Amino acid sequence: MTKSQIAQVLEEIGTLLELKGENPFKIRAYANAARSFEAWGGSLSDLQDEETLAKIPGIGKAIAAKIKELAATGSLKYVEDLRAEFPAAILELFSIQGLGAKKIKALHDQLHVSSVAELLKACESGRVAKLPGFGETTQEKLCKAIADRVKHSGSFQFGQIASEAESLRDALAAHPDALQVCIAGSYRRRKETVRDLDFIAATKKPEPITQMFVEHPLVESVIAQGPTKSSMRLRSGIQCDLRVVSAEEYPFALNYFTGNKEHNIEMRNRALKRGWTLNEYRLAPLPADPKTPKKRSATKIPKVHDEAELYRALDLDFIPPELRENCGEFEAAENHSLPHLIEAENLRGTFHCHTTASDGHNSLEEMMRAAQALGLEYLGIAEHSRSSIQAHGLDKAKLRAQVAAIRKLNQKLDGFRLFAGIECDILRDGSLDFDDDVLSELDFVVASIHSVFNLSEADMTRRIIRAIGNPFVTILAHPTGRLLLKREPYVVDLPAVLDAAAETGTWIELNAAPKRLDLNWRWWPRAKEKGVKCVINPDAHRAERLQDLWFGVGIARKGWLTKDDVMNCLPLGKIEAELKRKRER
DNA sequence: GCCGTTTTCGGCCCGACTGTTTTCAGTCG
Repeated sequence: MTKSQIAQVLEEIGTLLELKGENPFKIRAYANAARSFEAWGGSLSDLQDEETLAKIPGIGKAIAAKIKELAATGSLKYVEDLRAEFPAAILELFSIQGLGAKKIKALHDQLHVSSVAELLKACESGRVAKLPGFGETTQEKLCKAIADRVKHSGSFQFGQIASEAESLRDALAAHPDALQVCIAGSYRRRKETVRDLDFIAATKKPEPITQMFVEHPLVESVIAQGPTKSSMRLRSGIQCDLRVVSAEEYPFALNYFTGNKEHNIEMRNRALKRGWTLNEYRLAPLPADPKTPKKRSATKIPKVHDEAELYRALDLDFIPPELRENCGEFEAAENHSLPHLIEAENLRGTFHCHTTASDGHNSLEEMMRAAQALGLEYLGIAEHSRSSIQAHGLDKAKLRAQVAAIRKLNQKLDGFRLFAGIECDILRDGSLDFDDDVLSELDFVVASIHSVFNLSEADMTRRIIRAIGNPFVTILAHPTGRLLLKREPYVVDLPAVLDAAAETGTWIELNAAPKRLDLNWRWWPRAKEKGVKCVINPDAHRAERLQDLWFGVGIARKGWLTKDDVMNCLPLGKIEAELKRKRER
């Protein structure tokens, strides 16, 4: 069982306990454990050790034992018993907006509703409206929610919604009453997928700015609208919330709606330890509580005008939004050891781009000009190799023709350089699609897997390690093959691959295409620790997609990387030397 | 069920909005 599957089971236990009407704190404990376990960086071999498991925050003896049982046997008696108490389809009711455990339980107990289909029937016959706590409006809303369920249940790739999000932000910022505007939430944290957009606006006049927003042409429908908070559904299907606050409240709201839940809890706890209470509006003294008088503190509350001052008030360095996942950022901010994260301007070039020679849409010259327009100093072309027939992979002769074209172009260039490479398929057994004598004619080689995804973990790991053992391989591309929201990563022992990359000096790609963002940000701190270098590549198949590099930088920042960790932050002279050095190892 | 520099019991983040109530419960983030 994979980590995320185990986390899913823990999540499900929480949901089932909720349906049973169990102690809410017990329910929360399972939800916390699920999230915490999924974020945990340990390896699968640790799963048999309950002591190690119990050291994960939010996981104690009881849940550690359950994880161990799941990992060892692939099943868990506790959850089987819970499932047996309810019809299987009842869980799908949680995907209906407006339905939570309490209402689902009422529907189940009183109307015997245990699936979305049955709920629809019950609504249509008018029985739902007659239940206590329900009414005509609720019944109508449920009908609509069922109809919208398919369209609205999803997450969105960051790159899918980025331009829509930015144009809404621009519209808000342009409003004459807007003092400050930001998109907070997982968008600001640069998560690879987002479920909604959280806009925060500071203003003295909430009403006109809210009104303008709910009437924006990108908005399909208004879910809720109040004086400080409104929720909309955009035409693309994503939900977005607008919070309107005063200028004084803005840094607190921005912070509250940016951090993930665990980050925010830690912020609040740090405030509590200082005798303050922190919410989305302010830092305030703890209210008098006769039971715990000692909690009161005489410490004066510092003035906070921006987020940096809020962190300083809690004795922390400013934590960049991308790191606010409660993955060690508090410790580092306390010790002044937060990394100086990479910025988009640090990139000096990139590798792994395609042209019309294989499956790209622009010519070599067009790709080159686009790279120059972005201010880059070099661009590496890496077409598909002959085995990728679906992508018009190049044979030896076509590859040599392209290399010659690149060499010729380079003679005319000043201050910019094209590098000739290949995106060479890693075959089933870990051998490469071209012989060494062909690879040796190139400036660099990107090795990647495009077929046979269903090997066992051991075979897949052996396959990749063998491939990057070839000294001509410069870069391992999209190391897990995932397609966000579409295809799961193939199973591979990543720690072993990272060890091999460190050993051979192979760079690991951070593929910046929004559908991939692979290697996953959660692995980069581990890679860095092992001394593995990153290279951010757009895998661009059109000139304008070179700008996907921006998404890659966001993910690199989430992975705690600095410009020193990323090879394509090196200037032209140095990257040439590094490319040579790699193949001479 | 988890957690602990106030610690092994008694807490556990909390505010906004909606729809149902007639002062609040449920849901959501």
